[in-house]
Amino acid sequence: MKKLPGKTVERLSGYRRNLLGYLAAGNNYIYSHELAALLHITAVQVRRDLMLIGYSSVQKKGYDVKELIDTIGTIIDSEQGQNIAVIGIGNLGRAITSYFKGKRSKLNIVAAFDNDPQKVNRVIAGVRCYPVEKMEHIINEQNITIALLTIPPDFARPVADAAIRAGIKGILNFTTVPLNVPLNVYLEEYDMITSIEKVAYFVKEG
Amino acid sequence: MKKLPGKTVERLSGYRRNLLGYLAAGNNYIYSHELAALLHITAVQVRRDLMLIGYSSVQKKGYDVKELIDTIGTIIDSEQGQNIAVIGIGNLGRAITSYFKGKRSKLNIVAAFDNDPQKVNRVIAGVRCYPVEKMEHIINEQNITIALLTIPPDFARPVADAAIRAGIKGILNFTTVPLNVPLNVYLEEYDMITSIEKVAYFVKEG
DNA sequence: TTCAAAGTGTTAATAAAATAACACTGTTTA
DNA sequence: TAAACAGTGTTATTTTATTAACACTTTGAA
Ligand SMILES: NC(=O)c1ccc[n+]([C@@H]2O[C@H](COP(=O)([O-])OP(=O)(O)OC[C@H]3O[C@@H](n4cnc5c(N)ncnc54)[C@H](O)[C@@H]3O)[C@@H](O)[C@H]2O)c1
Ligand SMILES: NC(=O)c1ccc[n+]([C@@H]2O[C@H](COP(=O)([O-])OP(=O)(O)OC[C@H]3O[C@@H](n4cnc5c(N)ncnc54)[C@H](O)[C@@H]3O)[C@@H](O)[C@H]2O)c1
Repeated sequence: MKKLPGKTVERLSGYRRNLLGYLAAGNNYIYSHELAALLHITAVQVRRDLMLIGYSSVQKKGYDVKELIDTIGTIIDSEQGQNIAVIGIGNLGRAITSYFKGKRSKLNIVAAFDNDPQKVNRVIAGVRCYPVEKMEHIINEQNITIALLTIPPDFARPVADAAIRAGIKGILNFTTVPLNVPLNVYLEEYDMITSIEKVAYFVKEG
Repeated sequence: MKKLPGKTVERLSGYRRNLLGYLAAGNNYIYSHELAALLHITAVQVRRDLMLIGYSSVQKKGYDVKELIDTIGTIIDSEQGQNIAVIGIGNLGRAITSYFKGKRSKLNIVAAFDNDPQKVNRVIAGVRCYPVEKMEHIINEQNITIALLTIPPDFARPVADAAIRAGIKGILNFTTVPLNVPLNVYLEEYDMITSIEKVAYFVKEG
Protein backbone atom coordinates (compact mmCIF):
# COMPACT_ATOMS: atom_id res chain seq x y z
CA MET A 1 0.00 0.00 0.00
CA LYS A 2 1.12 3.48 -0.86
CA LYS A 3 2.25 5.60 2.06
CA LEU A 4 -0.63 7.59 3.53
CA PRO A 5 -0.63 11.33 4.19
CA GLY A 6 0.40 12.17 7.74
CA LYS A 7 -2.90 13.87 8.39
CA THR A 8 -4.80 10.77 7.41
CA VAL A 9 -2.68 8.63 9.71
CA GLU A 10 -3.42 11.00 12.58
CA ARG A 11 -7.12 10.77 11.91
CA LEU A 12 -7.03 6.99 11.59
CA SER A 13 -5.50 6.82 15.03
CA GLY A 14 -8.32 9.02 16.28
CA TYR A 15 -10.96 6.95 14.51
CA ARG A 16 -9.74 3.80 16.12
CA ARG A 17 -9.63 5.24 19.60
CA ASN A 18 -13.13 6.61 19.31
CA LEU A 19 -14.43 3.44 17.72
CA LEU A 20 -13.13 1.40 20.63
CA GLY A 21 -15.22 3.50 22.96
CA TYR A 22 -18.17 3.29 20.62
CA LEU A 23 -17.90 -0.48 20.51
CA ALA A 24 -17.55 -0.71 24.27
CA ALA A 25 -20.77 1.27 24.51
CA GLY A 26 -22.46 -1.61 22.69
CA ASN A 27 -22.68 -0.27 19.14
CA ASN A 28 -21.75 -2.57 16.30
CA TYR A 29 -22.31 -0.36 13.29
CA ILE A 30 -21.52 3.26 12.62
CA TYR A 31 -22.27 5.67 9.77
CA SER A 32 -19.64 7.97 8.40
CA HIS A 33 -21.47 10.99 9.72
CA GLU A 34 -21.64 9.47 13.19
CA LEU A 35 -17.94 8.72 13.26
CA ALA A 36 -17.33 12.22 11.96
CA ALA A 37 -19.44 13.66 14.77
CA LEU A 38 -17.36 11.84 17.36
CA LEU A 39 -14.26 13.64 16.15
CA HIS A 40 -15.96 16.86 15.12
CA ILE A 41 -14.95 16.60 11.53
CA THR A 42 -16.97 16.07 8.36
CA ALA A 43 -18.39 12.82 7.02
CA VAL A 44 -16.67 13.39 3.69
CA GLN A 45 -13.32 13.42 5.38
CA VAL A 46 -14.06 10.13 7.08
CA ARG A 47 -15.15 8.51 3.85
CA ARG A 48 -12.15 9.87 2.03
CA ASP A 49 -9.75 8.54 4.63
CA LEU A 50 -11.40 5.13 4.55
CA MET A 51 -11.25 5.17 0.79
CA LEU A 52 -7.50 5.72 1.04
CA ILE A 53 -7.10 2.60 3.14
CA GLY A 54 -9.42 0.69 0.85
CA TYR A 55 -12.10 -0.04 3.37
CA SER A 56 -15.66 -0.53 2.20
CA SER A 57 -18.77 -0.87 4.24
CA VAL A 58 -21.51 -3.41 3.97
CA GLN A 59 -23.95 -0.87 2.81
CA LYS A 60 -26.92 0.54 4.63
CA LYS A 61 -25.99 -0.50 8.12
CA GLY A 62 -22.92 1.66 8.16
CA TYR A 63 -19.43 0.41 8.90
CA ASP A 64 -18.90 -2.71 10.97
CA VAL A 65 -17.14 -1.18 13.96
CA LYS A 66 -15.12 -4.21 14.94
CA GLU A 67 -14.02 -4.85 11.39
CA LEU A 68 -13.08 -1.23 10.88
CA ILE A 69 -11.02 -1.20 14.07
CA ASP A 70 -9.18 -4.26 12.82
CA THR A 71 -8.66 -2.81 9.38
CA ILE A 72 -7.17 0.38 10.80
CA GLY A 73 -4.93 -1.85 12.89
CA THR A 74 -3.59 -3.65 9.86
CA ILE A 75 -2.76 -0.30 8.31
CA ILE A 76 -1.15 1.62 11.13
CA ASP A 77 0.25 -1.10 13.37
CA SER A 78 3.13 -3.29 12.48
CA GLU A 79 2.36 -6.94 12.83
CA GLN A 80 5.13 -7.82 15.23
CA GLY A 81 4.72 -4.61 17.25
CA GLN A 82 7.35 -2.00 18.02
CA ASN A 83 9.36 -1.24 21.10
CA ILE A 84 9.81 2.24 22.49
CA ALA A 85 12.37 3.86 24.77
CA VAL A 86 11.93 7.01 26.81
CA ILE A 87 15.09 9.04 26.91
CA GLY A 88 15.15 11.25 29.99
CA ILE A 89 12.75 9.95 32.60
CA GLY A 90 12.05 13.26 34.38
CA ASN A 91 8.67 14.85 34.98
CA LEU A 92 7.44 14.62 31.45
CA GLY A 93 9.04 11.27 30.64
CA ARG A 94 7.50 9.76 33.73
CA ALA A 95 4.06 11.18 33.01
CA ILE A 96 4.08 9.80 29.49
CA THR A 97 5.42 6.43 30.51
CA SER A 98 2.94 5.79 33.27
CA TYR A 99 0.15 7.01 31.07
CA PHE A 100 1.04 5.07 27.96
CA LYS A 101 2.09 1.80 29.51
CA GLY A 102 -0.27 -0.95 28.39
CA LYS A 103 -2.47 1.32 26.31
CA ARG A 104 -1.46 -0.14 22.94
CA SER A 105 -0.80 -3.80 22.43
CA LYS A 106 1.47 -3.20 19.46
CA LEU A 107 3.51 -0.42 21.03
CA ASN A 108 5.43 -1.03 24.21
CA ILE A 109 7.63 1.25 26.24
CA VAL A 110 10.29 -1.23 27.26
CA ALA A 111 13.13 0.92 28.55
CA ALA A 112 14.09 4.32 29.89
CA PHE A 113 17.48 6.02 29.72
CA ASP A 114 18.77 8.65 32.07
CA ASN A 115 22.04 9.90 33.49
CA ASP A 116 20.82 10.62 36.98
CA PRO A 117 22.42 8.08 39.36
CA GLN A 118 19.26 8.25 41.45
CA LYS A 119 17.24 6.90 38.58
CA VAL A 120 19.56 4.56 36.82
CA ASN A 121 19.08 0.83 37.41
CA ARG A 122 15.73 1.32 39.03
CA VAL A 123 12.23 0.67 37.76
CA ILE A 124 10.41 3.96 37.19
CA ALA A 125 6.79 4.24 36.14
CA GLY A 126 6.91 0.54 35.38
CA VAL A 127 9.97 0.45 33.15
CA ARG A 128 13.61 -0.20 33.88
CA CYS A 129 15.88 2.81 33.65
CA TYR A 130 19.31 2.24 32.14
CA PRO A 131 22.30 4.57 32.06
CA VAL A 132 22.67 6.44 28.77
CA GLU A 133 26.00 4.69 28.21
CA LYS A 134 24.13 1.45 27.71
CA MET A 135 21.82 2.91 25.12
CA GLU A 136 23.37 1.26 22.11
CA HIS A 137 23.48 -2.10 23.80
CA ILE A 138 19.90 -2.05 25.09
CA ILE A 139 18.40 -0.60 21.94
CA ASN A 140 19.85 -3.46 19.97
CA GLU A 141 19.14 -6.13 22.51
CA GLN A 142 15.51 -5.12 22.97
CA ASN A 143 14.97 -4.23 19.36
CA ILE A 144 13.81 -0.70 20.13
CA THR A 145 12.85 1.33 17.08
CA ILE A 146 11.23 4.43 18.58
CA ALA A 147 12.53 7.01 21.04
CA LEU A 148 10.56 9.55 23.02
CA LEU A 149 12.93 12.39 23.74
CA THR A 150 12.29 14.11 27.06
CA ILE A 151 15.67 15.30 28.24
CA PRO A 152 16.85 18.86 28.89
CA PRO A 153 17.24 20.84 25.65
CA ASP A 154 21.01 21.15 25.89
CA PHE A 155 21.45 17.43 25.54
CA ALA A 156 18.76 16.82 22.98
CA ARG A 157 21.00 16.87 19.92
CA PRO A 158 23.94 14.76 21.04
CA VAL A 159 21.70 12.23 22.75
CA ALA A 160 19.38 11.98 19.76
CA ASP A 161 22.40 11.43 17.53
CA ALA A 162 23.59 8.67 19.81
CA ALA A 163 20.16 7.06 19.73
CA ILE A 164 20.18 7.16 15.95
CA ARG A 165 23.63 5.63 15.81
CA ALA A 166 22.29 2.92 18.08
CA GLY A 167 19.60 2.11 15.51
CA ILE A 168 16.54 4.16 16.44
CA LYS A 169 14.26 4.68 13.43
CA GLY A 170 11.73 7.17 14.76
CA ILE A 171 11.88 10.01 17.27
CA LEU A 172 9.15 11.94 18.97
CA ASN A 173 10.92 15.05 20.20
CA PHE A 174 9.35 16.94 23.08
CA THR A 175 12.29 19.22 23.68
CA THR A 176 12.30 22.77 22.42
CA VAL A 177 15.34 22.10 20.27
CA PRO A 178 14.73 21.30 16.59
CA LEU A 179 16.54 18.13 15.61
CA ASN A 180 18.20 17.13 12.41
CA VAL A 181 17.93 13.49 11.44
CA PRO A 182 18.99 11.37 8.48
CA LEU A 183 16.41 10.52 5.86
CA ASN A 184 15.87 7.00 7.10
CA VAL A 185 14.78 8.24 10.51
CA TYR A 186 11.30 9.64 10.99
CA LEU A 187 11.09 12.72 13.17
CA GLU A 188 8.00 14.18 14.80
CA GLU A 189 8.34 17.24 16.98
CA TYR A 190 5.91 18.61 19.47
CA ASP A 191 6.52 21.89 21.15
CA MET A 192 4.19 22.53 24.02
CA ILE A 193 5.21 26.14 24.48
CA THR A 194 4.40 26.82 20.87
CA SER A 195 0.97 25.26 21.39
CA ILE A 196 0.31 27.45 24.38
CA GLU A 197 1.51 30.56 22.59
CA LYS A 198 -0.67 29.70 19.65
CA VAL A 199 -3.74 29.45 21.85
CA ALA A 200 -2.78 32.76 23.44
CA TYR A 201 -2.47 34.40 20.04
CA PHE A 202 -5.86 33.24 18.83
CA VAL A 203 -7.50 34.15 22.10
CA LYS A 204 -6.04 37.62 21.77
CA GLU A 205 -7.11 37.96 18.15
CA GLY A 206 -10.53 36.57 18.84
CA MET B 1 -3.47 43.38 11.53
CA LYS B 2 -5.15 40.52 9.72
CA LYS B 3 -5.23 37.23 11.59
CA LEU B 4 -2.19 35.12 10.74
CA PRO B 5 -2.31 31.50 9.57
CA GLY B 6 -1.90 29.05 12.44
CA LYS B 7 1.19 27.57 10.88
CA THR B 8 2.83 30.96 10.73
CA VAL B 9 2.03 31.64 14.36
CA GLU B 10 3.62 28.32 15.30
CA ARG B 11 6.77 29.20 13.41
CA LEU B 12 6.93 32.70 14.87
CA SER B 13 6.93 31.15 18.31
CA GLY B 14 9.77 28.92 17.18
CA TYR B 15 11.68 31.80 15.64
CA ARG B 16 11.53 33.78 18.81
CA ARG B 17 12.68 30.93 20.99
CA ASN B 18 15.62 30.19 18.75
CA LEU B 19 16.46 33.86 18.38
CA LEU B 20 16.66 34.25 22.13
CA GLY B 21 19.29 31.54 22.20
CA TYR B 22 21.05 33.06 19.24
CA LEU B 23 21.14 36.45 20.93
CA ALA B 24 22.36 34.94 24.18
CA ALA B 25 25.20 33.39 22.20
CA GLY B 26 26.27 36.91 21.33
CA ASN B 27 24.91 37.34 17.81
CA ASN B 28 23.14 40.57 16.96
CA TYR B 29 22.21 40.00 13.34
CA ILE B 30 20.88 36.99 11.50
CA TYR B 31 20.16 36.21 7.85
CA SER B 32 16.98 34.52 6.80
CA HIS B 33 18.89 31.42 5.77
CA GLU B 34 20.60 31.25 9.15
CA LEU B 35 17.34 31.50 11.02
CA ALA B 36 15.91 28.91 8.68
CA ALA B 37 18.81 26.59 9.43
CA LEU B 38 18.15 26.84 13.17
CA LEU B 39 14.66 25.48 12.64
CA HIS B 40 15.47 23.23 9.70
CA ILE B 41 13.14 24.96 7.34
CA THR B 42 13.75 27.04 4.22
CA ALA B 43 14.82 30.67 4.03
CA VAL B 44 11.84 31.48 1.82
CA GLN B 45 9.49 30.37 4.51
CA VAL B 46 11.17 32.59 7.04
CA ARG B 47 11.01 35.59 4.74
CA ARG B 48 7.41 34.90 3.89
CA ASP B 49 6.41 34.68 7.53
CA LEU B 50 8.22 37.92 8.31
CA MET B 51 6.56 39.55 5.36
CA LEU B 52 3.20 38.57 6.83
CA ILE B 53 3.99 40.37 10.07
CA GLY B 54 5.37 43.32 8.14
CA TYR B 55 8.90 43.11 9.41
CA SER B 56 11.71 44.43 7.22
CA SER B 57 15.40 44.14 7.76
CA VAL B 58 17.98 46.84 7.55
CA GLN B 59 19.48 45.33 4.51
CA LYS B 60 22.78 43.59 4.12
CA LYS B 61 23.47 42.82 7.75
CA GLY B 62 20.49 40.56 8.08
CA TYR B 63 17.75 41.01 10.66
CA ASP B 64 18.42 42.79 13.92
CA VAL B 65 17.88 39.93 16.34
CA LYS B 66 16.74 41.98 19.28
CA GLU B 67 14.39 44.01 17.17
CA LEU B 68 12.94 40.92 15.53
CA ILE B 69 12.37 39.27 18.89
CA ASP B 70 10.50 42.36 20.00
CA THR B 71 8.49 42.56 16.82
CA ILE B 72 7.40 38.95 17.13
CA GLY B 73 6.42 39.76 20.70
CA THR B 74 4.16 42.59 19.63
CA ILE B 75 2.45 40.22 17.23
CA ILE B 76 1.93 37.08 19.27
CA ASP B 77 1.84 38.36 22.83
CA SER B 78 -0.94 40.44 24.26
CA GLU B 79 0.31 43.60 25.87
CA GLN B 80 -1.20 43.04 29.27
CA GLY B 81 -0.34 39.33 29.31
CA GLN B 82 -2.69 36.40 29.79
CA ASN B 83 -3.37 34.14 32.73
CA ILE B 84 -3.58 30.39 32.46
CA ALA B 85 -5.16 27.66 34.59
CA VAL B 86 -4.26 24.00 34.63
CA ILE B 87 -7.31 21.84 35.06
CA GLY B 88 -6.35 18.49 36.58
CA ILE B 89 -3.00 18.71 38.28
CA GLY B 90 -1.98 15.05 37.96
CA ASN B 91 1.17 13.69 36.36
CA LEU B 92 0.91 15.62 33.14
CA GLY B 93 -0.54 18.78 34.64
CA ARG B 94 2.25 18.90 37.17
CA ALA B 95 4.95 18.29 34.59
CA ILE B 96 3.67 21.10 32.40
CA THR B 97 3.18 23.51 35.25
CA SER B 98 6.60 23.09 36.75
CA TYR B 99 8.14 23.26 33.33
CA PHE B 100 6.29 26.30 32.07
CA LYS B 101 6.26 28.40 35.19
CA GLY B 102 8.23 31.60 34.59
CA LYS B 103 9.20 30.70 31.03
CA ARG B 104 7.10 33.42 29.38
CA SER B 105 6.66 36.84 30.87
CA LYS B 106 3.35 37.41 29.14
CA LEU B 107 1.85 34.04 29.97
CA ASN B 108 1.43 32.95 33.56
CA ILE B 109 0.00 29.81 35.05
CA VAL B 110 -1.78 31.29 38.01
CA ALA B 111 -4.06 28.51 39.22
CA ALA B 112 -4.75 24.80 39.16
CA PHE B 113 -8.06 23.04 39.62
CA ASP B 114 -8.58 19.52 40.82
CA ASN B 115 -11.11 17.44 42.73
CA ASP B 116 -8.68 15.36 44.72
CA PRO B 117 -8.95 16.41 48.38
CA GLN B 118 -5.26 15.62 48.74
CA LYS B 119 -4.41 18.32 46.22
CA VAL B 120 -7.01 20.95 46.77
CA ASN B 121 -5.95 24.05 48.71
CA ARG B 122 -2.29 23.22 48.46
CA VAL B 123 0.46 24.71 46.36
CA ILE B 124 1.55 22.23 43.71
CA ALA B 125 4.39 22.80 41.28
CA GLY B 126 4.36 26.40 42.38
CA VAL B 127 0.70 27.18 41.85
CA ARG B 128 -2.26 27.08 44.19
CA CYS B 129 -4.73 24.30 43.57
CA TYR B 130 -8.40 25.12 43.97
CA PRO B 131 -11.41 22.81 44.08
CA VAL B 132 -13.25 22.60 40.76
CA GLU B 133 -16.31 24.07 42.40
CA LYS B 134 -14.48 27.36 42.70
CA MET B 135 -13.56 27.43 39.05
CA GLU B 136 -16.01 30.10 38.00
CA HIS B 137 -15.08 32.31 40.89
CA ILE B 138 -11.32 32.06 40.48
CA ILE B 139 -11.35 32.31 36.69
CA ASN B 140 -13.18 35.58 36.98
CA GLU B 141 -11.25 36.91 39.92
CA GLN B 142 -7.87 36.13 38.39
CA ASN B 143 -8.89 37.03 34.89
CA ILE B 144 -7.87 33.66 33.48
CA THR B 145 -8.41 33.31 29.75
CA ILE B 146 -6.65 30.04 28.92
CA ALA B 147 -7.12 26.51 30.26
CA LEU B 148 -4.78 23.56 29.92
CA LEU B 149 -6.93 20.49 30.18
CA THR B 150 -5.22 17.53 31.80
CA ILE B 151 -7.95 15.61 33.55
CA PRO B 152 -9.11 12.04 32.97
CA PRO B 153 -10.97 11.68 29.65
CA ASP B 154 -14.33 10.94 31.21
CA PHE B 155 -14.50 14.37 32.77
CA ALA B 156 -13.01 16.30 29.90
CA ARG B 157 -16.27 17.42 28.35
CA PRO B 158 -18.30 18.52 31.35
CA VAL B 159 -15.33 20.22 32.95
CA ALA B 160 -14.37 22.00 29.73
CA ASP B 161 -17.95 23.19 29.41
CA ALA B 162 -17.87 24.51 32.93
CA ALA B 163 -14.61 26.32 32.23
CA ILE B 164 -16.13 27.91 29.16
CA ARG B 165 -19.18 28.99 31.11
CA ALA B 166 -16.78 30.53 33.60
CA GLY B 167 -15.29 32.64 30.84
CA ILE B 168 -12.33 30.72 29.45
CA LYS B 169 -11.51 31.83 25.89
CA GLY B 170 -8.91 29.27 24.84
CA ILE B 171 -8.33 25.60 25.63
CA LEU B 172 -5.35 23.38 25.05
CA ASN B 173 -6.80 19.91 25.35
CA PHE B 174 -4.40 17.08 26.17
CA THR B 175 -7.07 14.50 26.81
CA THR B 176 -7.93 11.91 24.23
CA VAL B 177 -11.50 13.16 24.01
CA PRO B 178 -12.33 15.57 21.19
CA LEU B 179 -14.05 18.65 22.54
CA ASN B 180 -16.75 20.82 21.08
CA VAL B 181 -16.53 24.51 21.83
CA PRO B 182 -18.48 27.61 20.83
CA LEU B 183 -17.09 29.80 18.10
CA ASN B 184 -15.74 32.43 20.43
CA VAL B 185 -13.52 29.90 22.18
CA TYR B 186 -10.28 28.78 20.55
CA LEU B 187 -9.52 25.09 20.83
CA GLU B 188 -6.20 23.38 20.24
CA GLU B 189 -5.95 19.65 20.75
CA TYR B 190 -2.87 17.56 21.16
CA ASP B 191 -3.10 13.84 21.28
CA MET B 192 0.11 12.20 22.36
CA ILE B 193 -0.98 8.70 21.51
CA THR B 194 -1.74 9.78 17.99
CA SER B 195 1.74 11.29 17.74
CA ILE B 196 3.32 8.06 18.89
CA GLU B 197 1.20 5.98 16.54
CA LYS B 198 2.09 8.28 13.70
CA VAL B 199 5.79 7.84 14.36
CA ALA B 200 5.24 4.08 14.52
CA TYR B 201 3.42 4.09 11.19
CA PHE B 202 6.15 6.01 9.38
CA VAL B 203 8.86 3.90 10.95
CA LYS B 204 7.06 0.82 9.71
CA GLU B 205 6.54 2.23 6.23
CA GLY B 206 10.10 3.47 6.03
C1' DT C 1 -42.82 -2.86 -7.85
C1' DT C 2 -41.66 1.45 -7.89
C1' DC C 3 -40.20 5.43 -5.82
C1' DA C 4 -38.17 8.29 -2.33
C1' DA C 5 -34.71 8.45 1.23
C1' DA C 6 -30.28 7.70 3.20
C1' DG C 7 -25.61 6.53 2.84
C1' DT C 8 -21.40 5.32 0.22
C1' DG C 9 -17.27 5.72 -2.87
C1' DT C 10 -15.11 8.60 -6.06
C1' DT C 11 -14.12 12.37 -9.05
C1' DA C 12 -14.04 17.28 -9.38
C1' DA C 13 -13.46 21.90 -7.33
C1' DT C 14 -11.66 24.91 -3.73
C1' DA C 15 -8.71 26.44 -0.26
C1' DA C 16 -4.46 26.50 2.21
C1' DA C 17 0.42 25.86 2.55
C1' DA C 18 4.91 25.47 0.79
C1' DT C 19 8.11 26.40 -2.82
C1' DA C 20 10.01 28.71 -6.68
C1' DA C 21 11.00 32.70 -9.37
C1' DC C 22 12.48 37.15 -9.78
C1' DA C 23 13.08 42.13 -9.58
C1' DC C 24 15.14 45.17 -6.41
C1' DT C 25 18.68 47.09 -3.11
C1' DG C 26 22.63 47.59 -0.96
C1' DT C 27 27.77 45.80 -0.88
C1' DT C 28 32.04 44.52 -2.49
C1' DT C 29 35.75 44.53 -5.64
C1' DA C 30 38.13 45.20 -9.80
C1' DT D 1 32.34 53.62 -11.41
C1' DA D 2 30.58 49.50 -13.08
C1' DA D 3 29.89 44.80 -12.71
C1' DA D 4 29.21 40.73 -9.98
C1' DC D 5 27.22 39.24 -5.71
C1' DA D 6 24.33 38.35 -1.72
C1' DG D 7 20.22 38.89 0.48
C1' DT D 8 15.42 40.63 0.70
C1' DG D 9 10.39 41.23 -0.24
C1' DT D 10 6.82 39.91 -3.15
C1' DT D 11 4.27 37.67 -6.81
C1' DA D 12 3.53 33.38 -9.20
C1' DT D 13 3.45 28.39 -9.25
C1' DT D 14 3.08 23.96 -7.37
C1' DT D 15 1.74 20.86 -4.04
C1' DT D 16 -1.17 19.24 -0.46
C1' DA D 17 -5.41 19.10 2.12
C1' DT D 18 -10.23 19.88 2.48
C1' DT D 19 -14.78 20.33 0.74
C1' DA D 20 -18.33 19.79 -2.62
C1' DA D 21 -20.76 17.25 -6.09
C1' DC D 22 -22.78 13.33 -7.80
C1' DA D 23 -23.80 8.74 -9.58
C1' DC D 24 -24.71 4.46 -7.51
C1' DT D 25 -26.62 0.99 -4.03
C1' DT D 26 -29.50 -0.50 -0.59
C1' DT D 27 -33.64 -0.01 2.10
C1' DG D 28 -38.19 0.57 3.22
C1' DA D 29 -42.67 2.56 2.50
C1' DA D 30 -46.55 3.28 -0.58
N1 LIG E 1 7.61 18.98 31.52
C1 LIG E 1 6.89 19.40 30.49
O1 LIG E 1 5.67 19.44 30.53
C2 LIG E 1 7.55 19.81 29.24
C3 LIG E 1 6.83 20.54 28.32
C4 LIG E 1 7.42 20.90 27.12
C5 LIG E 1 8.70 20.50 26.87
N2 LIG E 1 9.38 19.81 27.78
C6 LIG E 1 10.72 19.40 27.45
O2 LIG E 1 10.93 18.08 27.86
C7 LIG E 1 12.22 17.94 28.37
C8 LIG E 1 12.18 17.35 29.76
O3 LIG E 1 11.34 18.11 30.57
P1 LIG E 1 11.07 17.66 32.07
O4 LIG E 1 10.17 18.65 32.66
O5 LIG E 1 10.68 16.24 32.13
O6 LIG E 1 12.52 17.85 32.72
P2 LIG E 1 13.15 17.05 33.91
O7 LIG E 1 14.33 17.80 34.35
O8 LIG E 1 12.12 16.69 34.90
O9 LIG E 1 13.63 15.69 33.25
C9 LIG E 1 14.78 15.57 32.50
C10 LIG E 1 15.36 14.20 32.72
O10 LIG E 1 16.45 14.02 31.82
C11 LIG E 1 17.55 13.47 32.56
N3 LIG E 1 18.78 13.85 31.88
C12 LIG E 1 19.46 15.02 31.95
N4 LIG E 1 20.54 14.99 31.15
C13 LIG E 1 20.54 13.77 30.56
C14 LIG E 1 21.39 13.15 29.63
N5 LIG E 1 22.45 13.76 29.14
N6 LIG E 1 21.09 11.90 29.24
C15 LIG E 1 20.01 11.29 29.74
N7 LIG E 1 19.16 11.81 30.61
C16 LIG E 1 19.43 13.05 31.02
C17 LIG E 1 17.42 14.04 33.93
O11 LIG E 1 18.09 13.21 34.87
C18 LIG E 1 15.89 14.02 34.11
O12 LIG E 1 15.48 12.78 34.61
C19 LIG E 1 12.87 19.30 28.31
O13 LIG E 1 13.66 19.37 27.17
C20 LIG E 1 11.74 20.25 28.16
O14 LIG E 1 12.10 21.31 27.33
C21 LIG E 1 8.84 19.45 28.97
N1 LIG F 1 0.35 11.64 31.31
C1 LIG F 1 0.54 11.81 30.03
O1 LIG F 1 1.66 11.88 29.57
C2 LIG F 1 -0.61 11.94 29.11
C3 LIG F 1 -0.39 11.79 27.77
C4 LIG F 1 -1.44 11.95 26.88
C5 LIG F 1 -2.66 12.27 27.37
N2 LIG F 1 -2.86 12.42 28.68
C6 LIG F 1 -4.16 12.79 29.14
O2 LIG F 1 -4.05 13.76 30.14
C7 LIG F 1 -5.02 13.53 31.12
C8 LIG F 1 -4.35 13.45 32.48
O3 LIG F 1 -3.34 12.48 32.46
P1 LIG F 1 -2.45 12.23 33.74
O4 LIG F 1 -1.49 11.19 33.40
O5 LIG F 1 -1.91 13.51 34.25
O6 LIG F 1 -3.53 11.65 34.75
P2 LIG F 1 -3.55 11.76 36.33
O7 LIG F 1 -4.52 10.77 36.81
O8 LIG F 1 -2.17 11.73 36.87
O9 LIG F 1 -4.11 13.21 36.60
C9 LIG F 1 -5.45 13.55 36.49
C10 LIG F 1 -5.78 14.62 37.53
O10 LIG F 1 -7.09 15.08 37.34
C11 LIG F 1 -7.75 15.12 38.59
N3 LIG F 1 -9.19 14.97 38.37
C12 LIG F 1 -9.90 13.83 38.19
N4 LIG F 1 -11.19 14.12 37.98
C13 LIG F 1 -11.32 15.45 38.06
C14 LIG F 1 -12.40 16.35 37.93
N5 LIG F 1 -13.63 15.91 37.68
N6 LIG F 1 -12.16 17.66 38.06
C15 LIG F 1 -10.92 18.11 38.31
N7 LIG F 1 -9.86 17.31 38.43
C16 LIG F 1 -10.05 16.00 38.31
C17 LIG F 1 -7.15 14.01 39.39
O11 LIG F 1 -7.31 14.26 40.79
C18 LIG F 1 -5.68 14.09 38.95
O12 LIG F 1 -4.97 15.02 39.74
C19 LIG F 1 -5.77 12.29 30.71
O13 LIG F 1 -6.96 12.66 30.07
C20 LIG F 1 -4.89 11.64 29.73
O14 LIG F 1 -5.66 11.03 28.71
C21 LIG F 1 -1.85 12.26 29.57
